[in-house]
Amino acid sequence: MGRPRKFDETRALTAVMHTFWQRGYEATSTRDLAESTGMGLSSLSNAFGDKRQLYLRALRRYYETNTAVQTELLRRPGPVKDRVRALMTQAIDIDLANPPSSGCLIMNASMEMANTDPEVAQEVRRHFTTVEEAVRSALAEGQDSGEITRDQDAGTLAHHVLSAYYGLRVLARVRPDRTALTNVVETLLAKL
Amino acid sequence: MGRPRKFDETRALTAVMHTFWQRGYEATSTRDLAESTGMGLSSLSNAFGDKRQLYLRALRRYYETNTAVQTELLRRPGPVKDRVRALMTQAIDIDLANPPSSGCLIMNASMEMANTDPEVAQEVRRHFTTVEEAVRSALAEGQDSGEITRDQDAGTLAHHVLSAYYGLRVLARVRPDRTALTNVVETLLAKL
DNA sequence: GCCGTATTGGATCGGTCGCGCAAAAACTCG
DNA sequence: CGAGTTTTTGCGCGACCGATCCAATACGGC
Repeated sequence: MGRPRKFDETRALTAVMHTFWQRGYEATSTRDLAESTGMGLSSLSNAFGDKRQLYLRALRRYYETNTAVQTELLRRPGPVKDRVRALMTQAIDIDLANPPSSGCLIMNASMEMANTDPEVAQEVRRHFTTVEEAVRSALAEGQDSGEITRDQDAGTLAHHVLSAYYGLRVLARVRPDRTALTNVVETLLAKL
Repeated sequence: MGRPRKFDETRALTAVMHTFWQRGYEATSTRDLAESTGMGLSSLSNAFGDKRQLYLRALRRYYETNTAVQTELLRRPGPVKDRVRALMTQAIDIDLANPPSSGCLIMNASMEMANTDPEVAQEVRRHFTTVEEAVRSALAEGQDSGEITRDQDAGTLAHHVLSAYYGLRVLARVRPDRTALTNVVETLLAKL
């Protein structure tokens, strides 16, 4: 009962996500969010709470979409190195898209908010942990099949791959040179 | 001539740098800057210009201090791997300091501002280019002396090291686990 | 000792911020 | 059709934002 909602909750949260993604938390006003969703200010706060709650919901929406894609790439069948390469290449494609994207929302959140907002920090950690576990699992599988070196255990190797992965995305923001970024990926894979 | 300044320009800019470093650009108000420098709002804008100019000055101050330390570590005498390790270890020490620091100001700037402010983007690129060249130069020296593999040329290898370096600093923000971070460093060095 | 000059502290400007209130609107159920 | 419930709409509140203005101040040069 009650007046029916005019908006789709998932679509609204997706719009909110993209706005926060593009501008960051502080630079986004509640009026920006109202405009990008097509909703009124009161409808937004009535449905989702205040600005900070909206941000947390946007992070969770990102988790359900983009983070899920990353882990899915790592679980596909086929050679493990191809999966890691797919993860890296997909990130390069996103970071070098036209018009230029704003990188990884979670990385942005970790820089802007994670050291001042414990709930954001926890949400950020959740993403990183999920990706880390997917990488570790894939590498362990590769070690079993002999594709991946056993010089280090899968956990250590996963940290190594993750640092290259996130470093790659930092570099992509600063110097969008696809050739150089691809070289980084191949250099990493050659040493696994 | 005129009334003498009560503040030291370098000290003021250092205070401004630390405030922006800790809170980011958008979350820092001009009144925050006035408080952290001990100056009045008028004195700040009279001496340095508006908030954005202050931010750019803070980035340049960071370049003269922190970035300079990084390149200096890479130019020291001794084994090249020890220099790279020193660079990485110093970053870990900073990122895991108590009270927890806010990582690398330039990385923060690249996430928050570099895609909307061309001047900030240029300043950010300047830092990255400087560090990259210092790493490349050190690795080339190591290749000459036989310390470093010649599987790839020094430029490609430098990108590889840089991605691990910045990825390390991303991970340090999210999971301040010194053992894991140190393992990443050693895993990288072992493959050079 | 007075004048020109640069800096200082304090007040204040118009604008925007996040958030909330009150009334109209649109549905379900009795 | 009317009562109850939820969302929408429009407006406005107090606070804070970045930036500027202005008078008071403190120096060097004459």
